Amino acid sequence: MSLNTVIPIPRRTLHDELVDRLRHMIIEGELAPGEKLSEKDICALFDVSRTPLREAMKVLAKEGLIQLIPNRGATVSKLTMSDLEEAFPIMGALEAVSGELACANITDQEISRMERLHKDMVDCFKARDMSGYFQRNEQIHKLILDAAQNPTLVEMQRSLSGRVRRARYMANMSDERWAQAVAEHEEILKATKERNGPLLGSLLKAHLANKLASVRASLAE
Amino acid sequence: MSLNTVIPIPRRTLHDELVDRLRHMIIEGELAPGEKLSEKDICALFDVSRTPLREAMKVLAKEGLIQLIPNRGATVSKLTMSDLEEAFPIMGALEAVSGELACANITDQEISRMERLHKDMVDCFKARDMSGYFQRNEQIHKLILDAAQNPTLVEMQRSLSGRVRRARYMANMSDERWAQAVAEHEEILKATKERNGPLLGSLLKAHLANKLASVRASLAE
DNA sequence: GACTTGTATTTTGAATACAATATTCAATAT
DNA sequence: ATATTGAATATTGTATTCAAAATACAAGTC
Repeated sequence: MSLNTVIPIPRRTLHDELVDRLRHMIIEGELAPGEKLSEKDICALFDVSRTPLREAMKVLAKEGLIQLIPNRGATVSKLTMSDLEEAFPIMGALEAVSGELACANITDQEISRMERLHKDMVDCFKARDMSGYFQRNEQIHKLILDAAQNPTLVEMQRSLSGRVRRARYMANMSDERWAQAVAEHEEILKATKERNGPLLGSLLKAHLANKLASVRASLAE
Repeated sequence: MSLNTVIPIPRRTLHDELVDRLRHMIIEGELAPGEKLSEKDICALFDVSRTPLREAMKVLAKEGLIQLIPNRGATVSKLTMSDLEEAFPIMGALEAVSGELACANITDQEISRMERLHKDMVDCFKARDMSGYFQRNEQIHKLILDAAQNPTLVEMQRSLSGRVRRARYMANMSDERWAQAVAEHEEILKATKERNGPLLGSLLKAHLANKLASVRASLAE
C-alpha cells in the first residue's frame, strides 16, 4: 500500500473549526471591533452547543482577538493606535529574525517563486490593483517566514499580524507610500537573493516601521 | 468613598485558576514531559468538572505546554534540543527589543531596585546558592521586561520562557558558565544605568545565546 | 423627572448526560 | 506463539441542564 501518499481523513473538532471561522470573521471585519459576542447568538449561527464555542473563545482570547471578562462575556478586541505601537516593535524584531533565518535556509526554488510573486506584485502596483497587490505582498512575507523553518516563529507572527491586519481598514495607503513600499520590496528581494541575512533582517524591520509610520500619519489627519 | 484604594474582590473563574495551577505544575516538572493528562484524573485532583478543565487545556495548548490530539487527549509537551534551538532566536530577538524599550522607559527607582537585586544575586553566586541566584536572576529579567512597558511583549516572553524554563532540569550549569553569566550581568546592569538601549539589547541577546550554548554543550556529553 | 431599590429575565459558569471515538483484551485463526 | 477480529470498556467530544451572576426593567421615593 502506498502509505506515503495517503492523505489522512480530515477530522476536526468543532472547537477547532470554530476557532478558524471566528478568527476569519474577526480579521475580515465581519465581526466589528468592540462588538459583543453573545454565546447564544453565535451558537445559533453555527448550530453548535456552547461547550465547543466556549473552548474556541478561550483560544481566540489568547490570540488577543477577543476579550473575555468573567461573567460578562466576550467582545471583539478594539484596535487602537497604541495597540499598533505595542505590536510593531515586536513584529519588527520577529521580522528581523525571520529574515536572518530565512537567508540561512531558503532554497533556490523558493527564491525563484519569490521572484515570480514579486513580479506579479509590481504588475498589480502598476495596474493599481490594490487587492491583488496585498495578496502577493502577504504571500511574499509568508514565503520568507516559512523559509525560516521555525514553526514557533510562524505561529507568533501569525498571531500578531492577525491582530494588526485589521488596521488596513484604519488607514488608506497614500500613493507615495505605495511606491515606496514597492521600492523597499525590490531591496528585500535583492537581499534574499544574496542570502544576506542581517541585511534582509534590517530591511524587513524598516519596511514594517515605515508601514507603521504611514498608518500613524494617515490617522493623524 | 476612597474609590482609588478599593481592591476589587478577586473573583476568578475555575478555568483561569486551572490554567495557572497546571502551568505551574508543568513548569516545575510535577507533570513530567510526555506524561498523559487524563481529564478524569485531573478533574478528580482539583475536584472540578471536565468543562472548565477542557477550557484550561485549550489555553495551555496554545502556550505550547501541552499537546492536544483530537480524540486522544492531552500530553505534556516534551522539550527537545530542537525545541530549544527553535525558541532561542525568538527569545533573543524579544530580549533585544525589551532591552531597547526598557532603556527608553526605565525609571531611576527601577534602576536602583535592579542594582539591589544584582548585588543580592552576586552574593548568592559567591555563596554558591543556586536557587537564590536563579530567583534574583529571574527577577532582574522580569524587571527589565516590565520596564519595557509592553504587555504583549511580556506575555510572549512569559509564554516562551515557560516552555523553556524546564530546560534547567536538562543541563547543569558549569562553574565557569556561572561566573561568565555573572560577568555578563555586570555589563547588563551597566548598560541599563547608562540607558544605552541598543547595547542593552545586544547584551541580553548575547546572554541568552551563551545560555543556549552552555545547555547544548552540557547535553552533548 | 431623576434616582433608588427590588424583581424578572437573560447570560454566563460549571456540572452532568449523552454520543462518538479510541483502547483493551479475550477469542479465534494463522 | 503471533496476529487478527470484535466485543467490552474507557476516554474524549458535544449537548443539555442547573446554578450563579449580570442586566433590564418596573415600582416606588425624593
